[in-house]
Amino acid sequence: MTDLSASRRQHLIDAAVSTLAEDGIVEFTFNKVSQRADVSAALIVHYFGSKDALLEAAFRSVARQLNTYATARLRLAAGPRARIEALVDAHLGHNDYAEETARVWLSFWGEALHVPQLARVQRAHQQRMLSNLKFDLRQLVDASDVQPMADTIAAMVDGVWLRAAMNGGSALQNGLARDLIFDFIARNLKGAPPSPTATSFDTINPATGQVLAT
Amino acid sequence: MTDLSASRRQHLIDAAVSTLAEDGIVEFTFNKVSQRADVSAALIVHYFGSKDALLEAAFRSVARQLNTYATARLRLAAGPRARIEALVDAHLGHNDYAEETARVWLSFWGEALHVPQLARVQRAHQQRMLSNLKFDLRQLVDASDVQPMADTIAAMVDGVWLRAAMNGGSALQNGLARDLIFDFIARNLKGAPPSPTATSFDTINPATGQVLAT
DNA sequence: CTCTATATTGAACGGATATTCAATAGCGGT
DNA sequence: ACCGCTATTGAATATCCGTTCAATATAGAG
Repeated sequence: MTDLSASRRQHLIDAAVSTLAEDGIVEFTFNKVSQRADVSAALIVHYFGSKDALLEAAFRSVARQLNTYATARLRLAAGPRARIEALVDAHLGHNDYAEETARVWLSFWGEALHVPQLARVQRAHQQRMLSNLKFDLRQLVDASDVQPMADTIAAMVDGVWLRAAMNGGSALQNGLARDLIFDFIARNLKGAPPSPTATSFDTINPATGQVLAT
Repeated sequence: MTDLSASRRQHLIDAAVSTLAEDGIVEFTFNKVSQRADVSAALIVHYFGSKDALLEAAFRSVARQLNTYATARLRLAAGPRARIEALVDAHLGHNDYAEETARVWLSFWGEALHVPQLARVQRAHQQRMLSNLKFDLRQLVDASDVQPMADTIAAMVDGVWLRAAMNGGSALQNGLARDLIFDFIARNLKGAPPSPTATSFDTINPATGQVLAT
């Protein structure tokens, strides 16, 4: 695999990602990708062997790109709180390709349920995110809270991202969800009193709607 | 459209939904659906006219089913807080078909980005959910908070749901995300002091990790 | 029974798809 | 100039897809 072939491969992968974002997984076809890359369909087979292999390579490329971005932001952050903030911000996509990435990711999510090769990539990416979150959470919250909090934060990030894809990126602009995540962490810091639960939510004064002070 | 034809249509729709959940949108084909329904492929065309129409009918069926379930739970709830709780619980899928529904919904999400007919159904469903949330939120929080809070709650519900589909339903069992949503509402009740934001989160004492008292 | 409408099917068609293959072109090394 | 290797392609192939259509079965209306 020469230097030239590596850059050629990346060129084809980029065309595959664009096709996925624009046309979706159902119309993800050799003709579409090869037209966009200005090559013949046979060339893609020559480089990747099969359509599934191309799809997996495209998936890996997007995941790696996302991870590179997050890692770069992690390096700039000092302390566990700043690192979690960096992780969340990186995944909420304050970059130019956020919307395309979200659309592609949605395609992958749907198909990873049925293609084991894609499922493995998705699981690895999710584990890396969870592992990063847990590393810093361990320094902030009680040990028993680390795992469920990491799961919850990751779920919230995905939810915001999903809606951004569906609604054209507008959801990313209001930072309420971002603030919510950081609130969530702040209220569960080590040694902090338990936050009001759904049960106590039910018992507040219905007339004034006032929360009971802790 | 006789009674018999209506039940026949529903039978075909059910087969379509099962196929979607098991094989995914890429392998969603007349052959697969007709085999599962024990009819010929031509019959599906006779009833629905085209593959896209069948897909749309399946989408509508799942959305209607979900809405029926949520509505039933809404009727049992007294007061705005209980109604929001019922809405969230209904969508977090405490029914037997939750996992299949989540998988099907994920297929729809991916394809709705590229098929306008599906996008309309998805948007209508989302609007109904937001409208329900906002109706009750108006009685609980300040007017300016209603819209963003409804958006955020809906995003959180979708995120939990998405992860349930990816991880095989296990995420639905821990109720942390559910509690988080209700905490979130409780802390933003009318007249309550503003909750600590991400900014104030940055200014807390780094040594102790203690949140500043408001 | 007869007529008509509906339900249902198998076969056929045209087009698209992923993949294979033989062939050409170019280029670096010797 | 020759060789070997890679890049690249157009055409061929077999398969599968959505859809059409003519034909048959069925059942209810008159």
